[in-house]
Amino acid sequence: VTYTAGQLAKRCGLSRTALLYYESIGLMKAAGRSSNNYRRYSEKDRQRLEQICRYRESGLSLEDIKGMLDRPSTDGRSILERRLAALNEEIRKLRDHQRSILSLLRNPAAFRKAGIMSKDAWVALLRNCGFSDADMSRWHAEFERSAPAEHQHFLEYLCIPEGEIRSIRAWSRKQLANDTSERAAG
Amino acid sequence: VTYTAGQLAKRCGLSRTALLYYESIGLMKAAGRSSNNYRRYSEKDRQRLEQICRYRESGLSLEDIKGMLDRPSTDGRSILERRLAALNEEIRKLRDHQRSILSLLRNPAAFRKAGIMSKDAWVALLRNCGFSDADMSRWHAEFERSAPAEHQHFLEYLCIPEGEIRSIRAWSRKQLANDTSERAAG
DNA sequence: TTGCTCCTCACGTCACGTGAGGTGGC
DNA sequence: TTGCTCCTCACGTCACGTGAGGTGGC
Repeated sequence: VTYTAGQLAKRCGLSRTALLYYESIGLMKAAGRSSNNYRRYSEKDRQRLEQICRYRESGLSLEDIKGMLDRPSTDGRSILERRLAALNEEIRKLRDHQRSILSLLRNPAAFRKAGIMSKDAWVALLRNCGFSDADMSRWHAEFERSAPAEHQHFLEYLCIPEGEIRSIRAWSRKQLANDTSERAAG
Repeated sequence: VTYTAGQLAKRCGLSRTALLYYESIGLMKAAGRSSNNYRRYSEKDRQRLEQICRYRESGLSLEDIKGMLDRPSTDGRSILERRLAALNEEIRKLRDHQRSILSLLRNPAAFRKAGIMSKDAWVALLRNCGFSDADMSRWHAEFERSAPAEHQHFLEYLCIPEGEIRSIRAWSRKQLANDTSERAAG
């Protein structure tokens, strides 16, 4: 079985122009041409394109994908991990943008509209479930102890400003120390 | 007081080329030129540029910013709210990319490296704090009742697949119904 | 003279989308 | 003939960054 450019693109869920663009940068190449100069893609070409699409779903650059497919020596794992870290950074920036917009709007109704969890809403939620202040402080301390980076991440998720995050985390670490010394004393 | 292009750019924390680019698209205009053809920016120009920078921190397009500054009739609030919604969509896409990478890596160690909170890590954290299964289910039910959109958001934050999120939320709603009828019966 | 800033084009970026202008098979 | 796909350029996108080539004041 062979495919024309349009057929293959459709099967893999991308546009014909995207496929031609991949050819222009040397990422895809049709197995051959038919007599009327139409590109003819083979089954092997289709498999390569599907692999490309899988990588694209991770938001990898076409340059990186080219490297992973054409040079078996490249360390795919480290490329993926770098991309993962970059994604975290991008998400952090977008959250900063959200925070900035919210401060421009200064409108509590905007929170609901955006589907963003605010600190106050979060605390109210826990309180409604019957969690006491002591429960919450224990929870912060445990979070900080077992997964400090994720604790930071979570506080950012709640759109809490940098300075307040720092003081919350410092306070959490102190709680933990108190807890430990009390246990030792008791 | 007046500024040259370089001086004004530095004061506002952007590059000279960025400032010149703003001029090329009609967003900024120097108050005048000095005898040697250098741009001369006034205090008013500086205020406008600072306003531009404030909007830029929200990730608004220069086109939108131009509209907000030059046409007082434009509804700034709705532009900001649209941007807020778009940011949520972008973040969702980036999270999809992360999920895709994680499935490629299939490596639990990658979670820690990336600073991502996984479902399992989250549950373990709560359990370490002494929260029981009953506490957690009550919490899900309450979350779903009081803020369904934010509940969805939070589950996405934990990088849980779409299908599982749906079933968790459906289950949460059922819990709530049971709770209510039990109270009515008791 | 060396270093600094300033000026004006013009081209590159990334992953395509969108014509323009033309061909080929049903 | 109408509609469809295919072909090959070439230009546009967004917010700049990076030279190239030249000027002006200390």
